[in-house]
Amino acid sequence: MNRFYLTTAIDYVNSRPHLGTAYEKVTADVIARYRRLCGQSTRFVMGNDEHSQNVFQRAAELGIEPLAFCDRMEGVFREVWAKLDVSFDDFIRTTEERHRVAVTTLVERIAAAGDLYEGEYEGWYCVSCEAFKQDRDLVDGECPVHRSKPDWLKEKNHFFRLSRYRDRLLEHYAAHPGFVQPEVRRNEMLRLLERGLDDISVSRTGQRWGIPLPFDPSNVFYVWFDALINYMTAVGYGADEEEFARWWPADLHVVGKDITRFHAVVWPAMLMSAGIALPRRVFGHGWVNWRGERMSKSLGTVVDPLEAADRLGPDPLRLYLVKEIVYGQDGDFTWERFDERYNADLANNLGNLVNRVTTMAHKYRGGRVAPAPGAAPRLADRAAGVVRRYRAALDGYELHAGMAAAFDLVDAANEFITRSEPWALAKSPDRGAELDQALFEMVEAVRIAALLLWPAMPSSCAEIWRRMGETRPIAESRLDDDAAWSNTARRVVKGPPLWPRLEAGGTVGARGSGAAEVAAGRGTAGRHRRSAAPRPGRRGGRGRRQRKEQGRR
RNA sequence: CGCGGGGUGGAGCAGUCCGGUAGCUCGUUGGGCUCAUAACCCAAAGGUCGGGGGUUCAAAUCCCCCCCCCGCAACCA
Repeated sequence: MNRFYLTTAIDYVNSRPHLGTAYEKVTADVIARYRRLCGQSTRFVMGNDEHSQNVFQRAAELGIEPLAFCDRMEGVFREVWAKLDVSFDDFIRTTEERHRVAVTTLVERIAAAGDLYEGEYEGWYCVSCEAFKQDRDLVDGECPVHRSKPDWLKEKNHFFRLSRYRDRLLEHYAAHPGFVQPEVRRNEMLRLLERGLDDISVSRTGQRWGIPLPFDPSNVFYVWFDALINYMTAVGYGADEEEFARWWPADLHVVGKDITRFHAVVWPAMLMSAGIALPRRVFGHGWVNWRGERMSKSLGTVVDPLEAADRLGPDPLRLYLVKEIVYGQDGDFTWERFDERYNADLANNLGNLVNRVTTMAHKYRGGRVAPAPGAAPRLADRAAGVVRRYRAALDGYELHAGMAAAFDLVDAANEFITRSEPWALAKSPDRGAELDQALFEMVEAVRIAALLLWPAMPSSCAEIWRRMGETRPIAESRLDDDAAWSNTARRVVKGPPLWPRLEAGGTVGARGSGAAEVAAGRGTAGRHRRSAAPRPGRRGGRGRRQRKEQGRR
């Protein structure tokens, strides 16, 4: 089965994407790009979830049609994903006709299986959660999530017999240990299943913003029920059976840890009911925190991914998200740490390495590098070991470990240069062959490292690839062939430093104030907060130190 | 007993599932090198792996108890 279909969660459009949203897309993009490097025909789908009451209300506040609002937000999301180089193949919107077709088709099968029934539902309904609340869930009569009084609703609802699938789900979990990853999420789901499942309401009465039930057009589908189906819509369900057969089941759903249950319990039950194959894996990633705490709009600690990308470039941001956060666990983001990683990994290590290698190749050999006849490469084994560890890590969704492995090759190349001392070889006319071999090996190591890091840093690695004398597009490479040690002579290309080092005190080019500061600048919540980041135009070394001190407490 | 995550050299983190020399980055100290973005390389100092008990030839890792921090829990992936 040489194809790979992966998705991310589709996003509510009532607010702009923040760093956490971007995290999910970037990590999924790394997986997608890796799969392509492995030679798998890959389909990577993401999109927007538009049938939310919040969206409807937001549009009403702005005095525009909901669809017009969604159109606008599509542009906002697409701009961010383009900036971050997220290479999705399809972008789905749940208001599209193709989605209505898919939802309708699937629901008819679920109904035919006898898993939908009509019932009265009466209870507290929180509009913001889009969910009914049990009494035990309320705190002082309020929704604990939104601190607002839910409405008492009594409505005719259509229910899905989720309870019927508990045992089959448990069997599926037992038979497919890797169905939910990481382990901690799987355990949560198992506990949930062991407690037992209630049937769930899948429709809403008296709303017009949504997909109407085919057999009861006065109702629309509950936004969650409709949203999950997008994964099938995107590969032609209900419209193009050939396409659907080609891509379904999905190999991977990348979702946030909070919505794992929808994907690992509700969604597979829906598919079981309809007699459709289940996705092979659900990965519930963690949160990107700000200084150890959850990003919060009112505290002004929501980081704007565009601002983060503008600061040092999209690739450094992508690398940070993938390498510094253990995939599956929560991680942390701060500007200080972002800068630190930039200097350590990119300016000092990889960037400097590219620079010294290309400079030496030109200084000593006019840019042409070729292995010495009969020489045994000293870095080849190390490179092969790195590639092996890299692949094992990425195959197991240990993205952070894969990137760390790639950087081991960068380290190896830097060590190799010190040991082989090309500058000394260049002074001895009789050691030309040794110099040839040393230069070639460092170029080759950098070339392979660039390939391995390409999923995380696509545009930078394409440039390194080019500088190492490759003329083929890096995106068309295959790990099997191109990550292997080669003995091909090349012409190395010089260029300006890829990542200029940040000097202490934090005055890099376009360094702006943090998103946090911008957001906190207005409103009462900003009163006792920061002023932490250096203001644009303010000089020198105070900024970072200041931030550091005020940041704690 | 609401559920869950975490406590590892000065700082930030891996490692814990599948026990066996505690690894990485930053910082500090000393040395080397000069191809390079004052970068790079080598070495050193610094750890009772939150505390206590248990299992074991052997525990950061497995079992039990306790302490502390955080999230779920306005908004927020």
